[in-house]
Amino acid sequence: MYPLLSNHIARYVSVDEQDLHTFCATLKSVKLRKYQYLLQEGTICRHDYFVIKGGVRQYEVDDKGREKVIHFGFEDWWINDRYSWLTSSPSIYNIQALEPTEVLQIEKDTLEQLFITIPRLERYFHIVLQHAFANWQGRILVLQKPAIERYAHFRNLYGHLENRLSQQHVASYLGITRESLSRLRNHAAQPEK
Amino acid sequence: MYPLLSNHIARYVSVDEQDLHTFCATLKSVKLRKYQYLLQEGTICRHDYFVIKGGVRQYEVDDKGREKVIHFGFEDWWINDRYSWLTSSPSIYNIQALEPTEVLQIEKDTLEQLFITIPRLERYFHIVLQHAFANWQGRILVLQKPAIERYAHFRNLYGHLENRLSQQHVASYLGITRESLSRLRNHAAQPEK
DNA sequence: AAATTGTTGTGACAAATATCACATGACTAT
DNA sequence: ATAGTCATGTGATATTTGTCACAACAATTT
Repeated sequence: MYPLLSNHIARYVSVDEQDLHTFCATLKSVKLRKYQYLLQEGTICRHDYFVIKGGVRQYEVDDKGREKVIHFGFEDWWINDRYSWLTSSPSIYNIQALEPTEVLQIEKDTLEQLFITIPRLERYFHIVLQHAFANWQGRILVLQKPAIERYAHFRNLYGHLENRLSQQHVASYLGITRESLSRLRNHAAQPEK
Repeated sequence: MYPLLSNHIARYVSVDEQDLHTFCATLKSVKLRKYQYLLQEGTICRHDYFVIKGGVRQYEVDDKGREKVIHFGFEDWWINDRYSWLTSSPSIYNIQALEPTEVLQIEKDTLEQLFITIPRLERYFHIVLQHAFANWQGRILVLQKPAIERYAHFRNLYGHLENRLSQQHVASYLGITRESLSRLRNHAAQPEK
């Protein structure tokens, strides 16, 4: 049942067949067409989502109507708005499918109930969050460097996803405009000087 | 024993006297003079640190010798390099005391042993990490905005710490130079136009 | 195929921020 | 008190990145 997720769990902890089954039984599969939303701003984020197939982007729309992409989610990634989830306050983010996408969702309260009876499950989520945290810690550092280095870093980590993303979205993720990214890509090729 | 930490724990979970005692017995208090290090680059980060008194900054020194502050730690904060901790690889960060500082440190292996016998303890660390994660998620967004908004956001969250920090460190945390921060502070006062 | 829509490239110019140089002021340690 | 160090303010200028306008191209729909 849900081999992608089961493997992901097995990568970090060992859980009984039994407990794994209990956990999987609480998951709900959700399918999205391109451009549909997993989360819309103003909504409280009550679920954590595991992407099985496809991809999503998480972004804020600022006061000037510009979209700021802060994160992507592809196969094997958990994604949600942790602040809204923690505080039950309306999210400022949208999480939108970039392509036909399937995710497994679990509700916060359900998950926390499970943690009590299956501590190994909390171990798993804790480890996953630690990895995510380490990633974000790295991103803070990268965002303090010039755009060209940010792009190089992005390609190192996510180069394999580049053909599934539009340049606009990559640019926004890097914190620059699409025009700047376009120039960066073309000038980096022939530094002509 | 360690009232600041005990209160912090009680804020999120309820733990037996007994278990709390077991946990506290594994902690070691470390005192630092100003400028001493909790972690130096090249070292593996094997501990998590809880600041009891004083403050520290976490920063990287880039190839041009410039310091990039990515995080602070003051009373009531856990701090470490999560990437180095997770992967047992040498850290690229330094964590340095900004003033006379006292922290409680716990070793990774010890902590993970305790998680097995005291699942509530893992609950606590998991929750603390979720809050930290939510914070960092927010920081990514802020780092995509103009410097003046980043500074405003910083003052909202950490205004009460501003007199304990040098402007250089604040500037670096915001991802700008000390000169730019200085101008920002002075121009924001009288927008003269 | 034509029309529509969305994405990307590029030029001219503007704005934000960095760099460098130096002055001032604050703090520390003799 | 006197150096000596360190943090901060400020001007002149350079660099990076954004903004706006428009063209080229691709994908999608009719």
